Amino acid sequence: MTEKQTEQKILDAAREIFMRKGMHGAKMQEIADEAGINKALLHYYFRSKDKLFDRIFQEVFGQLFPKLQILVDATKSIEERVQIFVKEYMTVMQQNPFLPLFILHEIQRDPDSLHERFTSTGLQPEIVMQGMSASLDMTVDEVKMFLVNMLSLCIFPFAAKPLLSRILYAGDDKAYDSFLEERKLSVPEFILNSLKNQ
Amino acid sequence: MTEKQTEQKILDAAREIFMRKGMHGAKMQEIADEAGINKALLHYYFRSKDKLFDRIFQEVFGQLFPKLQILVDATKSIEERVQIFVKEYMTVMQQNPFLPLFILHEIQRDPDSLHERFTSTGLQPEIVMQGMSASLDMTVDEVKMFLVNMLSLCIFPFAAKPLLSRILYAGDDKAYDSFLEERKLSVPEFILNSLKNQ
DNA sequence: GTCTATAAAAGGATAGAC
DNA sequence: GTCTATCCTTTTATAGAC
Repeated sequence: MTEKQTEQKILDAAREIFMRKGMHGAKMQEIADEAGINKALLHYYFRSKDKLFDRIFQEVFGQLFPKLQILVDATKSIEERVQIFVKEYMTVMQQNPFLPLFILHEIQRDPDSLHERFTSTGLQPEIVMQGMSASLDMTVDEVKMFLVNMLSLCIFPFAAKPLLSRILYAGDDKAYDSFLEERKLSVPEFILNSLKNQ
Repeated sequence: MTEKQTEQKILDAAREIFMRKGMHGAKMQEIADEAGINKALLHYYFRSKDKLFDRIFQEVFGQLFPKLQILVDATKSIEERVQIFVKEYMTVMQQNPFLPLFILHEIQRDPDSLHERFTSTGLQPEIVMQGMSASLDMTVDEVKMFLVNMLSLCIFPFAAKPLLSRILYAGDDKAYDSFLEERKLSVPEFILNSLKNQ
């Protein structure tokens, strides 16, 4: 009867370990330990490491990609949309420090799996791009440059945290966290400013 | 007498495989195959996977970090320095598509090893930061924001290539490569523009 | 220096008892 | 549903012949 409990414990543990170490770096034993159970039970619930990993990746990816919809919401001004998007995106990553690198690394490891991921979110990249073009009043090329700039500025500082906190703050993670918090405001300014002056 | 030849073949193969798959994803067998030798010889030259990996990582990291020096070169204008830095940085990554994610992932896997990496390049992060502050005529805080913005805009589009080429160009890698080429010019504009209008 | 063969260890997966 | 014990494969590492 503790079915849901155990399944949830496994999923929590797997998310933690997979995100930290990636598919290959993570070991079933470690996930079992983290969940407070043994390896056999992992297989009982999820048959194989591959299947367990798939489940986690899908969950994690689905949490981030759909946020692009914020940028299509025509009821808000462009300024507002950018501010909200940046803030929400960065907040998710503050709460899941390993998320960005996990996604990037695993997509590189197995790019072919991406297609199913997209369809499982119910969002088509092409449609989202067109929606942004129309609602931001930009050409499609401008949208692409704009989008990549914004994602770069939001995501990279988290992906590179272990490196940058060392370079910029001599390894003081707390100081680097403040720096990131500050960026929630400065990044939208930076982006919107560049839209005006081009 | 083929000593140097073989060692070099191993290093080339190891760089290739490690960069593509990371420490855990790479297998000694695969590296041996790529080098056209057998596993035993790998161990003869480098004793263990760990030691071989260390050697590669040090090499690769040492190739990128010192480029920050470009930004300290006071004989050039700020505009020039940014243009040169962005172009050189992005060119290195065009030639080594797996480089950015490799470095970010492995630093996260073992952040403690970073200290030796820095010292082995002979560059101290603190000194570089101060040099930039003086020669760019910014406060240290401004330098940090500026530097992270620039690195984000240069590196992330490469790290996320498999994802972004799918979102932006329906998986057409050639089209995405053109997009990246275009950014060698647009990124410096973007950055310099924001410095003026703040 | 380079190879074949093999040891030794780790890790994923299953059988079977409870 | 959960555990212990065990199997099987993969992978790292070494021994020893050439």
